[in-house]
Amino acid sequence: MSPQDPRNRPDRTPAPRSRKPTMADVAAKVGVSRALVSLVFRGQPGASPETRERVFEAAAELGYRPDMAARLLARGRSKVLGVLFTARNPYHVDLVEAVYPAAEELGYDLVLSAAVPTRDEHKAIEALIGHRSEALLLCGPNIPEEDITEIARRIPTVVVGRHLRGAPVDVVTSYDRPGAREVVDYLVGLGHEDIVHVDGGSRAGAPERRRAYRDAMRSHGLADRIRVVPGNHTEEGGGDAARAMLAEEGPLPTAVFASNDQCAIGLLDVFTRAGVKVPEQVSVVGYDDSHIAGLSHIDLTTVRQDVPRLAHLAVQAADEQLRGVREAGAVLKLESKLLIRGTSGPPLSGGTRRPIY
Amino acid sequence: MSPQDPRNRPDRTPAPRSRKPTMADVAAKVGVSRALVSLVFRGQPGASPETRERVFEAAAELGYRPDMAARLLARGRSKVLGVLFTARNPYHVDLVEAVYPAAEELGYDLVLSAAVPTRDEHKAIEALIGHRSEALLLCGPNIPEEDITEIARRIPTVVVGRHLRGAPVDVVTSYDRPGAREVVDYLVGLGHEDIVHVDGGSRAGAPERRRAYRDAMRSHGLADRIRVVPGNHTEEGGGDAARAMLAEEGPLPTAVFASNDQCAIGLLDVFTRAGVKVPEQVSVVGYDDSHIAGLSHIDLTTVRQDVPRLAHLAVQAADEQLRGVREAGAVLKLESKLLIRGTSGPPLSGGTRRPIY
DNA sequence: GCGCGATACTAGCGCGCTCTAGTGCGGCTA
DNA sequence: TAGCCGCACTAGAGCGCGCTAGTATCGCGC
Repeated sequence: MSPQDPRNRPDRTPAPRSRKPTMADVAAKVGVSRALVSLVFRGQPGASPETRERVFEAAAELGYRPDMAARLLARGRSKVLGVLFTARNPYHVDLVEAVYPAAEELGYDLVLSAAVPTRDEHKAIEALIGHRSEALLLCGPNIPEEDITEIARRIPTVVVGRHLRGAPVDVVTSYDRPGAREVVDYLVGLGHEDIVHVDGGSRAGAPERRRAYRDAMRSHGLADRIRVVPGNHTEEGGGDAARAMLAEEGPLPTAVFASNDQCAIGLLDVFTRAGVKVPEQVSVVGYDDSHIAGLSHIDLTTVRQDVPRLAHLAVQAADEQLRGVREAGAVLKLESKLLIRGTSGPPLSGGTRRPIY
Repeated sequence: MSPQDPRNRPDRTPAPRSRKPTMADVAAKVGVSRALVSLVFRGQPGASPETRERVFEAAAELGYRPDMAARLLARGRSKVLGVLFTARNPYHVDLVEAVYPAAEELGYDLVLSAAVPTRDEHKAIEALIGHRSEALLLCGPNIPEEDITEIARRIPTVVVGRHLRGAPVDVVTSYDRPGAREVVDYLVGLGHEDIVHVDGGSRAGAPERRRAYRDAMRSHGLADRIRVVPGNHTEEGGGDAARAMLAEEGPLPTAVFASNDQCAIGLLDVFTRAGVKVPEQVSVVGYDDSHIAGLSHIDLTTVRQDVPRLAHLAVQAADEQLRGVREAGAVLKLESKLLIRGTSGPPLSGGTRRPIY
């Protein structure tokens, strides 16, 4: 936090509003010690059933809630996991949804911090650490690997959906190779040969998907058709890539495999606005199966990742690091599978020509 | 928090990982008192420039970060706003994005808590309070008004996007009447008369939109055409409503005005899957202009709310309550406006018949 | 020489909670 | 009666920090 942070203005004393009740208030009301109230609220043995009852009653009457900040401070463990995600990314939102139950199961509380355009990942991560997260779950972080290494040296870290070799973190992700392979197999099986990959630059998971696409193309004897158009993991990135393809000489590819769903949706957007028929003229395939991909107006063929299991493994990995049962560095990979929907189909026989528009 | 909460398991001592450095460590390293380090980190006067420099240096070397929990505890004010949102609702996500910069401007930190299917709003709110939020920003909360009243008596609360008369909260929302009115005016202007409203039940904002729809229809002399189909603010709700309409005897309405975008998207989904052409056979209009509404594959006609201003006003309202400059109870309303996109158009002359499918 | 006000710093309490190391007491056995 | 055990409960330290009320040192004017 910088010194000129407005949070540091020494303005104190908000509206009185009858100070929040504390454990001491409850204890006084019941006529016992604070420690006993603490016991009761933690569900630990050592209090008689009657006392327990009276404590809960008094607490309810006063509207008492345990104060997390104090609890975190006092307790060695905070049992809080910090989750970084990108608000705009629907796949991240799916992940967050799935992390809640997984965390609850292992007794962790969650603090969320969103990376948004006006607030980069570094800031978001600092906020998480500041709020006493014991461990970090980073959903597809885009900051450089060195930075992640730096962070992971301070706090146990689990990265979801991005491959990292060097950093001392656990990695939970899907196998990109079989996923991308399946996409290419499927498209080739439909008769496509001009299969372009719109990549995600250096975004989380993008390099692996790009590599997997290349490998798959090669293994189909389509090495000379390999073509990667730069993009990124946003609608804009996909849109730009689509515009770039439309602006080129020569026919459009018959199929485009995007690095994630948002990118694919950007492609769809620009293609359909330009009058290109999907899937008749161009098949579009995404990656992630975020919840909007399944909406019929989008109806995107994509690669589904097992989000609930991903979330579960991530929380578990964090727990294991925290319990010290092993060093960081585990790499957990899950199967993913192609989900065929409406944006893909066989190529037009006779090849496609870019429409005049 | 319930006593059997697994968080209460008394497992302590996570992996050692060289205890997080504290202010005392920094102070020791520099050879000054803790208090001085505190001063420096809060950017307060009272330390010489050289000392300041040395403190920051030592802190950087040690990887020291101020501990929020302790800071919150020690400081009278936490300057933390708790934000409740529904992870699945893209409009809420837009709001959260917009709240970050607004909060930062006034020096507030944000703690997010998502309501997800496995974790209801009560739980999410308790978590926010537990994490020492000074005030709550509730995005379209669905819990009963009494519960909100109860909460608002404990902690300053601002409700975004839902009208509440009785609760001691500030309300920030858009005028629903002119928005809905504009929708109906527009549809009537295109020649529609059979305009159905798929409502959001008792969801945030839904009753007002329903009422506004009714009023607008009446003022167009279409009182006898008023028809409200029950729905809710999810894709499923919209889908169910669409299925219900398709299953009925008689022609489909020529236009459907949904209570929010997600509901509208559910409608689109089911209609298009059933072969109903949008907008040729049915025009569909949503509400919110969440970011996915603008995607060309959805391209939904909808009512845009001024999200950045909404967010700004909400944070400001919370700040005012906290500073005690006024009692809770303010109602702030913003203009909203119709955004015409591709899912709406004139009705087919000669009326529509439901397709056989 | 003295008081005086800055400036640069420190001591130490308290925030609300958890947890260790107790105390007191009733009932049991020997 | 003494000795012991276990249950119900308490005292008090300490988590990392903010903040009030200081102290020490300097330069300055008179």
